[in-house]
Amino acid sequence: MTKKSIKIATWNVNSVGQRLDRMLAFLERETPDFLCLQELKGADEKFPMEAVIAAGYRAEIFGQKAYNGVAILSKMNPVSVTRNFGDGVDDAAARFLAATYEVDLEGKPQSKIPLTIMSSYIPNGQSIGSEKYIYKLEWFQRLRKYLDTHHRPDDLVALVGDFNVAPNDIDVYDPAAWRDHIHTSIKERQGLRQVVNFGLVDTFRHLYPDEPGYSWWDYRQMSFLQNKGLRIDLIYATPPLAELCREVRVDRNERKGEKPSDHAPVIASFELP
DNA sequence: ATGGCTAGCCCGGCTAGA
Repeated sequence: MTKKSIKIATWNVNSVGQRLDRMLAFLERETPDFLCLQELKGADEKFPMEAVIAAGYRAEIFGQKAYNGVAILSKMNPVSVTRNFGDGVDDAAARFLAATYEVDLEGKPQSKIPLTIMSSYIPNGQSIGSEKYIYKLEWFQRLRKYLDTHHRPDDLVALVGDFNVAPNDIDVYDPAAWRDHIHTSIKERQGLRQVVNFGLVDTFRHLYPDEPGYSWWDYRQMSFLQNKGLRIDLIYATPPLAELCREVRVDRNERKGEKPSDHAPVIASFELP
């Protein structure tokens, strides 16, 4: 299909079943070209595929009973789909889904360009030094290796999702209170940086150097009302894609009202040449 | 400092999230 612009959204829905009405309204309101979901919290058969299809979308899904689970919704058909890293590590957690689509560039009808979308749910890590923390750090290394193995920095790649790391102190509402805390620790930030050093641009931070851009607020303590948030839901793009990015916004309204996820969607818009 | 909300699982009190 020939398009002038592409909209990519990411949203940790904290159970796709609990968030179905919100998600369908979001699709209708925003009509993203790609909506990457994290924390489906259900096996594949629990995914609301019929409702998604009725909304005019198709979904590549990677579910898991009770925990994790990622998906990519789009109106386009992918030419290839990958679940997990395929790196031989014994890890059944459904946290990584990549799909490659072919996009026609405006004015060049013969040239179909592959665009890869990756929906990622980075491990939480629980607490510094825990087994889950080690797993989280290893997961970053595996993600970097996956990128090195399958892609080049001059490919069109969007790596999006819930990274469970606030990259810098500006991404944290109270950096002093969060110092050396899970989500801000030096090793986590180094792990994320190793992934970014593949050749990725943090599209939000690139466009808005000084805005907090929080995307998650704790359900407890009325954190959202006090704007006690973290920016952990990120849209990374390789340089040739990032240079097309015109806007990134956090849909804070999705954190309001009845039964919100604790994460708000993040939406990036790209203008094709 | 701790627990504070929410969701899944399977039916009440765990685990997990961030």
